[in-house]
Amino acid sequence: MKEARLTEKSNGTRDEDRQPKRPIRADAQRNEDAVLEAAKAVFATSGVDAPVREIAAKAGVGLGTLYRRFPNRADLIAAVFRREVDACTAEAGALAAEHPPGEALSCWLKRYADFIATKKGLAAALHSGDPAFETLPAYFRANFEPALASLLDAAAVAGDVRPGVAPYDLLRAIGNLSVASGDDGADHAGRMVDLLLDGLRFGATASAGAGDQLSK
Amino acid sequence: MKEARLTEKSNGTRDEDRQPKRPIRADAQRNEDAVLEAAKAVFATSGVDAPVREIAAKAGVGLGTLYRRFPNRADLIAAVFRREVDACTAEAGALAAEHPPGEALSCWLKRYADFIATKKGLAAALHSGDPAFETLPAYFRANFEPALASLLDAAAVAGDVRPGVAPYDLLRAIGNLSVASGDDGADHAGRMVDLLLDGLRFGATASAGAGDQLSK
DNA sequence: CACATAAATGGAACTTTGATCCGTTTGCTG
DNA sequence: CAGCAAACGGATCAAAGTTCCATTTATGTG
Repeated sequence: MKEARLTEKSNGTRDEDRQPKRPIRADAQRNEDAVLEAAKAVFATSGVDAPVREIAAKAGVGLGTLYRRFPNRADLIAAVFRREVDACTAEAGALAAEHPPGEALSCWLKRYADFIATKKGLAAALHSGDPAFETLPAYFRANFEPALASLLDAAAVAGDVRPGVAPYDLLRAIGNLSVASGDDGADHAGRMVDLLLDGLRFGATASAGAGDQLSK
Repeated sequence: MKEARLTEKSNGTRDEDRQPKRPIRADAQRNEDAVLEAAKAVFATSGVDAPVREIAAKAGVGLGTLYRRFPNRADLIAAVFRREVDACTAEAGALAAEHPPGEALSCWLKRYADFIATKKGLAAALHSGDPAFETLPAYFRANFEPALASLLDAAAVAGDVRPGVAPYDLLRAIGNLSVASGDDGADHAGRMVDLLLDGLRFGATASAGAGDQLSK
């Protein structure tokens, strides 16, 4: 009995893509969604150290249900993180479809800055060495880099921003800006990101190159 | 009875400078030292989340004794931090007395980099909003800046390093270098700090100025 | 030196919270 | 509809933070 749970645990929290025998029960899926939703809300309110009981209660499920799917807190945090990454990258496509390239880019970068800003407590957990977090940086990059690349290319082609900016540099730069100096962080980060966006627009019609100063 | 403890608690952890009636008992001082020493060791081994019981046991005191002086974990962490800041700054004077200025400076900067490197877990706690940590940044700067300034001035006067380098800029630069990229951090940080030191030596006999590039 | 007293002590006990276990319920399939 | 494995929930255990207080002890005094 124990072995069954252990082997099942080894796949992290990506249960959506395997139906070898039973295709995953509907109520189980429903509860998993409820838990993730509740966890997101509770983490935002009380931080990632909030009691698991609180999350289970808010989701309307029992403790056992929660622990069945997320054997420990780190798994739950990681799952919420992935879900938020997904939500944020999904918006890139939506924005691209509804706005002109330059506007879509700047909207999404602000959305991304917000995403980072809510990850204060999580950033600490990320470096805790917990194995559940090991794959998160790769997941982060694998999702955000293409999303931004597509927006960036479109905006560059449209002449809204300079070409030659490496998506990952921009992601890191905004990430650092949005995290640094936790005191007046909110305003400060906002101003710095605006500045960065203006910088992107600056060389739009003029010469290319010099985009690597963002990586410093 | 309760009130007495509460009012006493309000002064944080600076008990050394008040003897209104009884001058602080010797055994109490001894125990406080033992606790701080044990806490430093345990924090280094098991991180700042190590059980309080473990620290009390290592210090050879009861839980009550520990909690009497440090009402919660944050107070204890802050006290250990201050003590380590004191130890590090104290070494600046010692090094200055025993080595030529340039050597004293580079030795101490490496010592400082080590200090920072052991503060990985603490850095996260620093931004937790706990009131016990509020005064730490000021304490940090108030102690390190003069210590470094004195070493830096002496080295500049001796012609070992360029003049015009702001102590705080250097502290921040090394701090950032020693914290960034938690993967291969140890080696990477070491190399970067060496680089920075070479940079300091570069303009020693040549022209001054340009020292502000460190603040970027 | 013996005494009085307030400070200091230690650890039992209480609380909170993470994690496990298992009897019961429920959705799925044939 | 019947059988079964999956899913459920919450009682329960365990670990860790925090409080409390009866007892001990250092310190100043007569």
